[in-house]
Amino acid sequence: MTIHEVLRETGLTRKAVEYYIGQGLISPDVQENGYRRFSKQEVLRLKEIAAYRKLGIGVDQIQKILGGEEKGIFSRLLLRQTLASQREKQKLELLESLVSGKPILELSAQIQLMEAQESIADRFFSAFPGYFGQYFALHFAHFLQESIETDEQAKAYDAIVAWMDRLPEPDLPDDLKAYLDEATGEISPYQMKAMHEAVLAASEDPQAYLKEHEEIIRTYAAMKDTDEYRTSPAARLMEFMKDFQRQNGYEDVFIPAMERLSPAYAAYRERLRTADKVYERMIATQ
Amino acid sequence: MTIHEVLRETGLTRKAVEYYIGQGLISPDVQENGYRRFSKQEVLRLKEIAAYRKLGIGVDQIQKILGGEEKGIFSRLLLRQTLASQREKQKLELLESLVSGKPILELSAQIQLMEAQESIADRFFSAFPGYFGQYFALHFAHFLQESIETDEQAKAYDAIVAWMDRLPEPDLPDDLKAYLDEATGEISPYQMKAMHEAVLAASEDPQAYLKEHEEIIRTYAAMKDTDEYRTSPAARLMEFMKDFQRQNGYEDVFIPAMERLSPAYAAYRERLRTADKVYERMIATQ
DNA sequence: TTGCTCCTCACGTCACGTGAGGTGGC
DNA sequence: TTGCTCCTCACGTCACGTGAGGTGGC
Repeated sequence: MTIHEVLRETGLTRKAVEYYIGQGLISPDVQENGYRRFSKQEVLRLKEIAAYRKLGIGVDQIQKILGGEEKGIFSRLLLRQTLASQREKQKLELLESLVSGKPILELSAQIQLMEAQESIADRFFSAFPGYFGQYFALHFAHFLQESIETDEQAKAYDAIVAWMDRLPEPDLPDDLKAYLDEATGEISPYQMKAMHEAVLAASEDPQAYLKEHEEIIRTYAAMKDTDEYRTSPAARLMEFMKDFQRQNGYEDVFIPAMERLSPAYAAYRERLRTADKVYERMIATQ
Repeated sequence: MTIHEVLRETGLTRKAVEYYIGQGLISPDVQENGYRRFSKQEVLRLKEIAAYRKLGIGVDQIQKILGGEEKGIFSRLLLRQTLASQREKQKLELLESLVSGKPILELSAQIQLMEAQESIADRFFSAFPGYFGQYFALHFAHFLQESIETDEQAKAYDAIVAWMDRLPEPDLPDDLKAYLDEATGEISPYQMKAMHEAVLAASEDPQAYLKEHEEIIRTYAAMKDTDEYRTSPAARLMEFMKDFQRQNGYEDVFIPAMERLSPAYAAYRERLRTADKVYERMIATQ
């Protein structure tokens, strides 16, 4: 097929196609006269590329998708976009204030908070691998809805950013990395949201939550106690992440800073402590 | 003030500040030794620039805002962003389908529709001046929520795009242009939305609508009948736009294509015709 | 002299768009 | 020969980021 036909079939421009060739997404044969000849598969591929691009997916991501490399790529994109879309909504609200005559400098506190949300979510995504990054990003975004007002909050935010900047890349063993990638692909963003909301609900009223889910929780606790679990990749992954967090001051630096930044988060942590006690009591009374 | 202090106060980077200087947003004095000296006003300006940038406003727009040039700039941005945000939501839904395993090529029809919405809204924004562009963009976006399924719809869409591409720039006289800019600044996006929704509601049940607003409508009709109105810029603007539409086949090419593209729009036009008759009857029975 | 601040290029980014200048096909 | 298709550079976009190489201040 000549390029002219390809353009008509795909709706792409010549330059776009040439760009994809340059990036190695397709590599059509070149004839004697220098003309490119496109196969049917390549046209199909171009149609896919065009569709992905229109959804806002970057060319490097598309390359991975077409290569079938990564499993959880759509979930990751979806979660990222969901958070981005939340921030867009906030921007709309701020634009509305501008329309109604508010001076821009009076919106600084809210704008700063938006920035904070974005950079913290981004950092979690890149700092923590697989679904950990996604879960943390989602979880902490939830507590970053209030604005940064006081000086102490501003300092806490700076501390968080500094902490995240210092975070090294976790050096996961290859087998755990493969396991994590696999597992991440299988967790949908809904499940992720559901997990996040379940944790929130549990912290709100631990007694009720534990009672309602007592059976599952007991089964889960028992499962965690088996040798089979302890040698499973799931358990080793958990251990690895706990170590990683401990070594990098997650509990000692990051969490306290979050508590200073967000009263809502501080309250949540307080509730968690109570919940832990309730849980311990429940597990103790077999 | 030296640049170092400026960076600390504004949170900007050196390169960002240099870029704004290059674009002429600020022009700090340059001392003998080549160092730049920033005044307090310039620092304030930089803070404003930083805030606007974080809301996603482009540097050229900021230039206009700081120059106090245009009135309706925030409303226009808000409307544009509102439409963009609607499309982002649709993209999220499509990403969800991908996560649940749907092949990308099965989403083509919906993706095409999104593209159609975007390009049609964009074209209205740039083709029709002031609030006309905004109103049309909003109005037609509403009817572009169904997907492009049939071949006839695809052709209708092509016809619309071709029509808009052929549209010349309306050559508004200077005084009308000034009037329009002024008026556009005074119409908030809420009012625009309210207008749009009022028109929809009126078309749904013209009898009820006309009855409920009979007084206002009669007053308005009477007002339109005065000499004072007929020589007003508002009336001349209306006349100009009607002429412009007539000369460019708005009713003969664009509207029929919209009716073929969107069954919802076709139904709306049908209701409008009924509403017109009801209106004529009401006005006739003084 | 040393370490720090500041300056001005030059080049890169991302996904193409816009030509220019030249060749091949019919 | 003519008009059309196709090719490969080269440069532009937007809002900066990343150095390199050099000077000024204390």
